[in-house]
Amino acid sequence: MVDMPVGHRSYGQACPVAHALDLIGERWALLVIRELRLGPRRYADLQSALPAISPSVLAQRLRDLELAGVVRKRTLSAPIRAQLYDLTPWGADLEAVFVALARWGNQSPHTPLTGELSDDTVMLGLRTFFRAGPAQWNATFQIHLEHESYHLRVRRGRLVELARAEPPGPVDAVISTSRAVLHALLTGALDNNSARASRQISSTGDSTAVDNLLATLTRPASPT
Amino acid sequence: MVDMPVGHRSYGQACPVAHALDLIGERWALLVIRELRLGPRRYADLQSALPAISPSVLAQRLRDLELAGVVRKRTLSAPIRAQLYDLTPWGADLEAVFVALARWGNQSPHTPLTGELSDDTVMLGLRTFFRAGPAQWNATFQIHLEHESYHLRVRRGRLVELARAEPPGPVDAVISTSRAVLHALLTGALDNNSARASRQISSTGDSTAVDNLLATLTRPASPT
DNA sequence: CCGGATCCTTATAGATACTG
DNA sequence: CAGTATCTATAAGGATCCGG
Repeated sequence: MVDMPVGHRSYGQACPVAHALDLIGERWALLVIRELRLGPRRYADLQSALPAISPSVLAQRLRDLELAGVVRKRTLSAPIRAQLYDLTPWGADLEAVFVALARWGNQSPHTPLTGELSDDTVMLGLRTFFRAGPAQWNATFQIHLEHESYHLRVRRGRLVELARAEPPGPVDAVISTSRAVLHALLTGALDNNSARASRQISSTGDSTAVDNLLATLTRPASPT
Repeated sequence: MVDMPVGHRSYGQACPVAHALDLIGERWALLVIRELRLGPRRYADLQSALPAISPSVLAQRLRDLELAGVVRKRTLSAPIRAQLYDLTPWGADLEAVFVALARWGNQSPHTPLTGELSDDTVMLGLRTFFRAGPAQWNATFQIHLEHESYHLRVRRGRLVELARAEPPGPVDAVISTSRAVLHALLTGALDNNSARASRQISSTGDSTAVDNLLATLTRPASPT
């Protein structure tokens, strides 16, 4: 096993769970990684997404996660010269852990959840709770929320991409709505027909594709 | 949302992942829960399974997890009068999180893992990496390792129960082996034919059932 | 500005001893 | 056996500062 950075506590067990927690179990670590699930971010982006983390802890976590091989730091070439953090392929494999944690957290008896709710959180809810559709369904979307825009790609009924980005090419439909409305759809507090009827969701492009997408989101239970 | 215990830090985000980490994200919490995955334990059992945890931290975690609704504390009636900790149904739902974490940890570039390796860890590896067999396969087993005995039940090709226990009734086969041998089988360092040939695994009862079980364990990759 | 480093204070974890 | 009490060592939280 590769040595841990000095000064790092390890659980000292030859158990894959303990090992995983040695790498990503410290306070804030998984939330930093979570911020990178929808695409690369800069240091300042992470700070504003996680206002309660202190700069020293954020810097420490990024260093540790980079050393662990979960996060990668890139410096964009001139004239941009910005530093970006993103997930390594192995870091992106934490997706299954996030899905399991989110589904479990959603079953919590301590609901409803309170606190900050960001555009990213709602979109990640969409990713976590997206249900596969018919195998012949292929579509691309752009979704605009208040502060961010996202690109979705559905292939064979499955959500194969969801990232913070302007679409690389033409999309089948562009959807504009608010964080609150999308959140209400995901939690089941609102159904897609009434949302569209009351013009809380607007779209341009292939409206059948939009209907299909909204249909996979409406749920019986109540995620967040 | 139900109030957190006073003095408890919360991430303060309305995100199911952040909420889950508020409840089970503190140091040692998931490892304490892990020790309960194979059945109830007493305080002293937990201490010896996690020798590096201090008594005050263990007591604190048990209190917090009980308050969170993940762990339950029971006092056995007279004349036993022992106190047992076990998982609530919702706590047991963390199974999916453990499986995801264990699979991720196993793909770590920092392997091979070093440190303590307990009977429980190896048996949990069996649970994590058990591959479903034919739907008509039903069987029960008892497995003896060095220090513990376990009860397994396979129904319709799936592992529906694996707990630290003497079997409640007759089993199809009783298997005796060592932690090291079972671990080697799971990691692929040893194959079941040579293990049985060299008598590192012995069994009584239905030997076809034993063959079927060992066949699901032998793997191409290398878990721990 | 952005990307941190530094300093100081507070909260938690770790170690050891001890008690109902 | 099942913890609590006490003390020390680290890590996190918060404010400020600094170099590119």
